[in-house]
Amino acid sequence: MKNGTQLTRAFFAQDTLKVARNLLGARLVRLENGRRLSGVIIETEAYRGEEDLGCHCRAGRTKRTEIMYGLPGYSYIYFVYGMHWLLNFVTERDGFPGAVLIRAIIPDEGQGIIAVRRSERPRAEWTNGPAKLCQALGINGQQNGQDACAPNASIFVERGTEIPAERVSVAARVGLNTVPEPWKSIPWRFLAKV
DNA sequence: AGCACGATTAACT
DNA sequence: GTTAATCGTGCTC
Repeated sequence: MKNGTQLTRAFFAQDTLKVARNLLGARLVRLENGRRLSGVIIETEAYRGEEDLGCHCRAGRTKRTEIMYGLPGYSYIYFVYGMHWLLNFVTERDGFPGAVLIRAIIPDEGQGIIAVRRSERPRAEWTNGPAKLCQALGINGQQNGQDACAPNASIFVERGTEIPAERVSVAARVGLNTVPEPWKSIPWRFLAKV
């Protein structure tokens, strides 16, 4: 497969940790009114299974989490803190819940629009957080449940440059302040060194 | 029907 | 380092 190819359902159907790791270096693409916005993924987090007490699926199947139990490759976009949207891609086989949170990208296409949406802040602050990148790319609940592997998807991922192991670091997931161990400290956050 | 809290961010001190 | 902003979700009554 060549760079620029849309990632397939087979890619997202793999183990959540593997998907999170291998999304580093791939290109997140947002199509909006014919405009193309994109950036290279440099930070992700894995959320897998009902036993993962950091995952929304710890509550089991609910209206909100149902999407994570379905087919891999769908977008799971949810709202937190009364103001922020966060983007995930569903992973694992149909019936097993899992998702990868996209935490940071390096902005590439559509920088003019991104700058405006990010209130003309410094470039380094455009998309260096999960809610920031959603704001920058115009991602919100309207795209929740969309198939990112479909030909007409408005949010999808393209194959990019592979990040070698020596440029990947792992860490505990962010923001799980009240989540018990071992889930709070489990190293399921993946970062690509620039 | 009510309530506590969250996979965050920006603006403070 | 601390805190307000702000509301959908899931849990309890």
